[in-house]
Parts: sequence; structure tokens; C-alpha cells
Amino acid sequence: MPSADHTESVQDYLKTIYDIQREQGRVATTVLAERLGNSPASVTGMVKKLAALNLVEHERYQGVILTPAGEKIALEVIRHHRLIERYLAEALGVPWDRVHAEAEKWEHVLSEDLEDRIDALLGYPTTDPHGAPIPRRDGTIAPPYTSRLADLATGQSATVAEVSDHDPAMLRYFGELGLRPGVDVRVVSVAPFGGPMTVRLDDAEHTLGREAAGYVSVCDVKPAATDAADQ
Amino acid sequence: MPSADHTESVQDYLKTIYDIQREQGRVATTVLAERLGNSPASVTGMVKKLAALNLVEHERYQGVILTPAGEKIALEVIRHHRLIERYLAEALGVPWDRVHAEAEKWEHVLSEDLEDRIDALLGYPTTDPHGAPIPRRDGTIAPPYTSRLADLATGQSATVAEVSDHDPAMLRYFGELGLRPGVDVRVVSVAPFGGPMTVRLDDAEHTLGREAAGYVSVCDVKPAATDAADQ
DNA sequence: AATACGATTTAGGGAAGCCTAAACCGAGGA
DNA sequence: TCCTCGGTTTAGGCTTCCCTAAATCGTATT
Repeated sequence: MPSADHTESVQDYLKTIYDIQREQGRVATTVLAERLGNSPASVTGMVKKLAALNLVEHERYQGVILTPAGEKIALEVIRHHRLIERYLAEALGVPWDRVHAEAEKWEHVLSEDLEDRIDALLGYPTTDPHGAPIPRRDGTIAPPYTSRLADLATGQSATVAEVSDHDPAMLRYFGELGLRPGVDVRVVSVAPFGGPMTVRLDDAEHTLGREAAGYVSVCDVKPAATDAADQ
Repeated sequence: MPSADHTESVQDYLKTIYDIQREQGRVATTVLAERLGNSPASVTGMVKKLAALNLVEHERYQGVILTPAGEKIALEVIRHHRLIERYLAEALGVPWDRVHAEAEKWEHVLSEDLEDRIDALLGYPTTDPHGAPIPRRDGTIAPPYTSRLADLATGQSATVAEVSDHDPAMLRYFGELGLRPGVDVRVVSVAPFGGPMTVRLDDAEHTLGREAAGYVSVCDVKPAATDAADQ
């Protein structure tokens, strides 16, 4: 039962609404407009169409939320997007700061058949190159990570789970540092009042701004070791 | 010096005009309309736009021809298309009767960077899975084949060079027969008045209609052997 | 409680591309 | 030569999605 296929534009709106909803709960017209590169007025117009299609609920002056139908489509599009990103990185060697832009264009024209082939060829991956979870075919998705590198205290260590892919320059920077999903980090020191933090990665220490660290999600957080030999 | 990128629609028009021009010289509005699935009236409108962009020459009631600029773009699009077809078949195992439809959608969103990666990964192929030549990056292309299987006489043999990809059903049929580019054929017999011909392929004989045989281009045509032991 | 300001929506338009219906050309047969 | 008929173009319209400018709403502040 494939959902009726909507236009590219509708898909982009739903995908973006989904993202913002994850981050902020409420999806304001202005935010959506900025993220899509459209004027707020245009967004209002499109949102009305989405509401007419029962893909979002729209309360005037209050922003939108996805309906279950809208969320389903959003997840399908995101699945395409992340699977393509993974494929580009793994099979075609595209650097991870460029896969996003490329996937953005491809996601709308990927057939289900090809998606399945790519999925199988990659061995049914569960995350994209930035660590973001790939929605499953049944429309479910792993819950978002709850901890960020910026929140860790001195002495704590963790595993990098996901880095934000919104800014290619930031991705290149993280790449140079070796800050990739799966890598272990230990917080060496944290400057107070939102100052920079120093972390140890692959036996090298790096200092990075707290803001940048906010773009890194971590998992498996371990408390500051009182002893050097923990499990 | 990349050409200004035109819309998907413009690209499709130019590509199709190029194809028809190869086959028929003159490109009539009606033919173009039918091939694109648009009404003749719409095609006239678009043709006027193409002429205004100096991509085609249009003489009223006389059809169109590509200008050098138009041909350049057409060849770029065709290069994308055929490279993708090859990639889909070779790297992703898509059956050859489906690569066309898939490539049709992907060709418009392929970046130059990705094209280069695919090209290199495939080892700079010169033909697509149907045997059609892939235009080179410099805008040149191998000349079309001149002989068709349907034109061969009894006893002649040749190598299959290219099969038409216009009809997926026909492609599946050819595939079942083993009639693929690179395979040798020998004409066993030919019925008169455009009747079917029998050919030998891979040590098996098959009978196929003359019309179908018209969709198969051949090269390396050898005359009817007077002796069984030729080189 | 009044107001100001930012967020949001309405109003009015425009560019692409497509359509149908109707007018128009030109080449071959009467 | 005239006329017919198919191929082609014009006329007028529609849809989708975008825009700017001008209302309008909600709310934080006074």
C-alpha cells in the first residue's frame, strides 16, 4: 500500500516539518520558511494545501504538526534520503560533507525497487554517514539521542553517535578532527560559562567551542572514572 | 565552462529532438509531441522557447533542428542517461528492461562530480547496456551503426551492436533469446516479403519477425560463407 | 488594560508547462 | 487550378508554486 505520491515540494515540506518538530515540538511558519528558503507567505499557502490533504494539522497563527499520514510520508522521504547518503558515501566515496546536497536531489526520484537493491547491497544499514537513524521500511525509526557532547562534564567519556549535517563546513571540521559516529570521546576539561571544551579523540586532544559540541550527539555516556580500569 | 543548466523539461525536449534527428533528419512537431507524451500545441509552445534560447532552429510548419548549443546540451543529458543506465545494470543489478525508466528520472539530478565518480568506477565505459554509445565528456559521440539485423541475407553473420531500448517488452524478449550486444548472430534463413527470419545465437536457433529484427543493429558483418571454415 | 512589534495570513500577481478548441498552412488529388 | 485534409500554430485557460505588499493576530511590556 504505497502512499499516493505527492509532488517534490510536498515531500520537502513534510520532511522539513518532521525535522523541526523533532527539534522544537511546534513548527512555526517562519522557521519552516527559513529552512526551506521560501517566503513565510508562500509557506502559509502551502501549509493550507497540506492541511487540506490531511497531512498536517494547522491552527491559524499557531504553526503545524504532522498527522500520522504526513509523518508516514515524511519518514519515507527521510528513509530515501539517508539510505542514499549512506550509499553515496560507502559505494561511491562521496565525502560526507557533500552527500547531503546530492541526496537532496536524488531522494525524490528513487524507485522502491532501487531502494530495496541499495538497502540490500549495503547490508540493511541502520544509520546514515552522520549517524542519524534510517527509518525502517515499516515506518518506524529509532528514538533520537538524548545526550550531547556539549552537556558532558570533565572526565566523562562517551561514544559519538551522530553529528549534525546542517552545515557542510562544520562537517569538514569534524571530519578533520576525527569526530565521527562510533568514535570514543573523553572530556578532558570544560571551560565555564559556555566556553570551549577539550576532548580526547584517538589519542589526540582537541579544543572545540561549546556551540560546535552542541551539534554532536553521544551515547554510552560513562561517568567520570574514579579509577582508570572500568569495564 | 558548464552550460547554463536548463529545466528538466528543456533537457527532455533537447534529448528527444536529438534522438529523432538521428533517426529521421527532420523533427516534426507531431513526432516530438508523441514521443514526449505532450499535445502538439504544447510542443509548439516549448519549441518557440527553445528557439528563443538559441537551442534549436525553428522554421514555421517545417519542424526543428538542434543548434550546436542545443546539441551540446542534448549530448550532456544523453551522457548522463547512458552512464546511469550502465551503472544501474552493472553496479546495482537492475534488469536491462528497467534501467531506462530509472535513468530517465536520475539523469536530471546527477552532479558532474558524481558523474565522474561513476564513470571512473565503471572504468570509463563507451556504451550503455543496450549497446548505444555513451557521449564523451568533450561532447563527441561514436557514429551510429549502419547495419540492421533485418537487412542481413541468409548465410551472413555479424555481431550484435545495439538493441533499441524503446520498448521494455521487446527488451525482455531479446534478453530471453540471448540477443545482447557483443553476441554473434548468423542468419539461417529469411522468409520473403518481410516475413520472419531465423537466426543462430549461442548454438540455438530462433525465429523472429522482421520488424523486431529492425530494432537490432549489427556490426562486423561477414558475407555468406562459401566454406564452413572462415576466420 | 493598552500598545507595539514580530509572527502570520490575505491579496494580488507572475513564471512554467501543460491542455483543448479553433484557425491556419501547404502539398497532393480531383 | 482548386480544394481537401493532415500537420501546425494561435488563442485562451488551468495548475502549481513562488513572490511582494498590505492586513491582521498574539503577546510581552508597560
